[in-house]
This record gives sequence, C-alpha cells and structure tokens, in this order.
Amino acid sequence: MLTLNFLRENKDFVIKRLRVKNFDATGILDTILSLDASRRELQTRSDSLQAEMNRVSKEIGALLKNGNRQEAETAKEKTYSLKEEIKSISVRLEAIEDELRNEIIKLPNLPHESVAEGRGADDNVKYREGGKIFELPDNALPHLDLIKKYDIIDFDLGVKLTGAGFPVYKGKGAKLERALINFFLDEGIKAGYTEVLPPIVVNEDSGFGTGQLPDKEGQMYHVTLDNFYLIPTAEVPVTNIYRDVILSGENLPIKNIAYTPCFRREAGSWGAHVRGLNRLHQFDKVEIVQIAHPDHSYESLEEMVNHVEGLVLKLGLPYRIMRLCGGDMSFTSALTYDFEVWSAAQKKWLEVSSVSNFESFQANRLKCRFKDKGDKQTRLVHTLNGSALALPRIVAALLENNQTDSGIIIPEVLVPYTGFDKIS
RNA sequence: GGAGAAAUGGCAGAGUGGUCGAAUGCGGCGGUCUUGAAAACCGUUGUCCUGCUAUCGCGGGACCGGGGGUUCGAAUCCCUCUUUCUCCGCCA
Repeated sequence: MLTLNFLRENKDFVIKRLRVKNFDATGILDTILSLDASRRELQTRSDSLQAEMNRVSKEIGALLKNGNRQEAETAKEKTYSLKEEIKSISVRLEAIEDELRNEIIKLPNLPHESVAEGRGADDNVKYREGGKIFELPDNALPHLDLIKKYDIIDFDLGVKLTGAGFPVYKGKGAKLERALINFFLDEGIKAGYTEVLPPIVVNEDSGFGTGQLPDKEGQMYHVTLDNFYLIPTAEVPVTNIYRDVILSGENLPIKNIAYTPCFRREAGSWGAHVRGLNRLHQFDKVEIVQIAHPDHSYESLEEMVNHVEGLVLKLGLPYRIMRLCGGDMSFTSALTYDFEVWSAAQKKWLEVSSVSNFESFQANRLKCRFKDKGDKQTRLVHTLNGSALALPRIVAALLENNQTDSGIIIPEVLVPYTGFDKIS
C-alpha cells in the first residue's frame, strides 16, 4: 500500500511509473485525492468541535465544583447540539476513510526505476546464468516416471488421503526432501539468517499485512470455522512478526529464514504441463526474509540474489536469473528476480525462486517502522523476501538431470544430509 | 471444556468519573562532575491524524488490549470480543 502522503505529492510520477506495470492509475488517483481533501476538511472541523466540547466539559466540572448547579445545567444544554454534530461528522469521516483505504489498496507498488516495460514473461530480462544446459540420452525419463520407477513419491496415495496435488513422499524421497530443507536452512544460518519456525495458519490481520487479503483469498485455503488461512508462503507469518512494531535503525537489516509447508489453492491451470511436481497444493519451501533500512534495501536484495545463486550452484543445477519486466511483476513488488533451473527431461525452465524488494509497500500495511538514532520521526522499513528454495521443482530438476542407468546421483553437498549418494 | 482473576507508556507498576497522555521506579537519550569510566545529580523521554511554519517548532484532536455503550465529561462505570494467569477436567 502506497502512503497517502506520497500519493498526494507525486500524482504524476505515480501515474507514469505504474504505466510500466500496465496499470492506469489516473482515475483511482483522482478519486483518492478528492476523498483525501474531504477527509482533511472533516477532520479539521471535527477536531475544533471536539476542542470546544472539551472546553465546555471542563467548564461544567469547574462550575459543579463551585456549586453553580444552575449554570452547569445551562452549559450542558450547549453540549447537546455539539455532540450531535460531532457524531454526524465522525460517521461521514469513517465512511470516507473506508472508501479511501479501499481505493488506495487498489494501487500496485511502483516498479523500481530499473524495471523494464513489458507485457509478460517473454519480456523478462536475463540477468545472469550459470551451469550448462545439457542433452540427456533418448531413453531419459521425466521426473514423474522416475518417481514411479524408484517409488519415492506417491501421488495416488495423496489423492486417497487428501486430493490431487498433495503428494506423499516415501523412503528415500522423504529423506531427500528433509535433506534439502536442512541443507537450505543451514546455508541460510551460515549466511547470518536467524531461523524461525512459525505457525502455518494465520489470522486475517496477517493476511492483510503481507497483501494476500483482501484480494487474493481464493489462493489460500480458508479455515472458516476459526477464520484462519493456511499460509501460501512463510513470507506471511515471518514478515508479520514485524507488524505494528517500531524497530531501531541500528538493528537493521533483520534477517530471518524459515521452513514451512506452503498451501496454494491455485484455481485453474490444470493439465499436462503441471503434472508431477511442477505445481502442487502443498509443498515445502525455505524462505528468507529481510527487514531492511530503506537506504540499504537494494544491497540486501543483491545479497539475497547471491545467496540463492549459491544454493543452485552447490546443487549443480543449470540456472538463469531473470529480472521481471513490469507486466510480469507481482502487485506488491518493486523489483523481482526469478530463478529458473533447467529441467533436462521436460526440456524447460522451472521457476524455483522469486526474490523481491517490496520497498515500503508491505511495511505500510504492516505498520512496520524504524527510527534512526537521534531521529524524532519514524520511517517505514523496506521488506524483502525470496525462496531459498522451493523444493518440488528442485527435486524434479535433480531427478531428471542426475539420472543415470544405475540410479539418481545425489549432489555431493546433500549426501551428509541424506546419508546416501544414490537413489536406485 | 468448567470456575475465577486480570490486561495501563520500552519494562515494572500506581491510578475507580473532571485539573490524567497518565504518579513513581527502572531503562533510554542529553548534560554536570571526572584524565576516562562508574556512582551521584540535573534535564529529557510514546504513537497517529490535523492546522500554521521554508526549517527548528508551535497549536488542536485521538490513543490506557480490540469494538460498542452510559455521561456534559471515561484509563476509571456497563456490554461484547480477544489474550494472559490461577484452579479443575482432558491430553501429544
């Protein structure tokens, strides 16, 4: 959510920047600015009426103390109309504030000045790449077949227990999953992240704080009886740790890492291209989150990109890093890097991480602020997060890329975690 | 799940209808003293909205867990929700 102050002072700039995201903000901004003007007018009127009310009330108190009952009664008469007027203004004010908020949350975050224009994924810009794309022999199998061949993940059993998209990991498949989680966590901790293990269901306030609510409730599983939501990513609980807090500048950046299962309803998009591990309703992910000083958040972003790159490199997967164009970026993001790994049997790039700087967009919703030493004013922090990493597609790529006639070779860095070096 | 008690500033903790944004202590910040530090002493110390001001700032309003009510006036009384604690029950 952009701040009202900023919108008030930068209308044309906002319109111009949002064009990069193919978003026309003109109408919304006009509405916002006119609502804001009425809001301030009502606020001023209400404040002065309240001041008058307070003054008279004090007077009544003093009169009663001195035993002037008669005068006190006269003064009371005066308050009745004041009271009514204040009430009617506050009702209107509340309505306008609601309306204003509803308009403001329609505006996406401004893309960073370096973000390229573009309509969709085809316009993303390659930022870096590594590893070699290689050809597999003709008899190479896609991961779904490998999974069946070695009996390490059972989709049908998941259907029995829950439904499509809830796989059951078995034997070495389960161990591999757990190994990856621990490997990712340990690498993050080594890089200075503090681990948290948060709840995986959250309340409405948390959903709002990170921007899933009110718009995207369809993407989340909703526990209606308690009005909780299953998290689509650890970003939600972890970032919301810092909701409604004022941090001190010297403690920034705060770096957290968390493993959680993630749940996505992902209505639509079924079919052959999402078979196997490519898209699931429940999957495992290790997430890194930073709460950064606005003057240094892009250094944090760079650091996070480097961290994720290190993970992919250690796993030996061919990868490329894309800078998303305006049209492909999320509503909340100012700058996003997507990581894609090469899945050799499917012959396609799989997105395994998305690392973003949200600048103060989330922070404004979260009311997460900080104060630099000596400063009187609070400022909004910048929030960033990235997957490090999302597991299923990593597993898919590892299985496909590392298949041999005698089995699937486990990357060396994982062997201490799996306890085996081959799935056969 | 049943019964009771409570929720106040960064923390501890006073405050049961007016002069309370809120005593006091601790902590934090600034200063005096000191070669330096500690101690002691003095001062200062929240958030949000809004008006004026180029800025420092000054004025007004709101905020004592959330929401609602009573009253001229609410931290204080009433209702409701949430959370915490104690006892009982159940339990990984």
